[in-house]
Amino acid sequence: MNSTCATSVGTAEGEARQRTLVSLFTNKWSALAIGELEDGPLRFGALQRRLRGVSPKVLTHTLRRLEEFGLVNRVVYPDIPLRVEYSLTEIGRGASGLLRDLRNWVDENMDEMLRASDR
Amino acid sequence: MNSTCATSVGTAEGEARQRTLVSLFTNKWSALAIGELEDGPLRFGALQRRLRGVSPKVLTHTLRRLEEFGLVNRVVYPDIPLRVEYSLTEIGRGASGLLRDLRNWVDENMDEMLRASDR
DNA sequence: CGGAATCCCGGTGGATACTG
DNA sequence: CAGTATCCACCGGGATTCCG
Repeated sequence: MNSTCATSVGTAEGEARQRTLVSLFTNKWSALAIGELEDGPLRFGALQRRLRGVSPKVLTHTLRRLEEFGLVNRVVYPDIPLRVEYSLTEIGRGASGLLRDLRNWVDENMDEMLRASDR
Repeated sequence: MNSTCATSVGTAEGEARQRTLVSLFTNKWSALAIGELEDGPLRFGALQRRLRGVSPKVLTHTLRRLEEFGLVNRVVYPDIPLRVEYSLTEIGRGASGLLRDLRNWVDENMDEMLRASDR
């Protein structure tokens, strides 16, 4: 069923890679960081302030991972003091749209799901 | 915690609840289990066989969680030996559609993302 | 057969202090 | 300011065994 390309959603490694990629924005902060960047570039500090509760280590790791897979750009301005700006790439914007869909769906069905979990 | 609908991605508890709900199908097996149930009800054993590599404990936990939030039905037939069937609820089918979108998007952009991560 | 109980491990995420 | 370096807590997940 697989071979040449896309819909390789049946194979073992295919699943694994999908999980890897999907886990890119399911690890607590990635999706939120992408969301924050939707309106434009942000500096590290600004990002950290908006995502209240994230430690520098984790935020760094999150952003580096997103950068690694081409979802965000990281630009360093050698100013004093240092300035680093993060922004969405083209594909990152695509992901952000998808994440918005996810959030919207959750929003719409949140009540029903929480009601179910309450019983 | 009002939430002006869709883009209520700014509040603290809103984020938390969304994460909770989103994490429902991002924890490695939930999405795959839902995917397997798309074609119809399955027994515990069948499900475990299809999702090769999942331990009974984890599968149980996964299914219970999905059931708790109203995404799957769990029906026990008091046969001997015991028989338990899992199936998607209405809202679970909605989730499965969403997950398919996610998988499709990842499929389409997988190459580009992996290429980026390769440099 | 469908789990529950137990033990274990690795990774993610967090707090804090420190550096270029 | 933008991180790095530690250290640590907490699950998710896995393997195995036992129970109704």
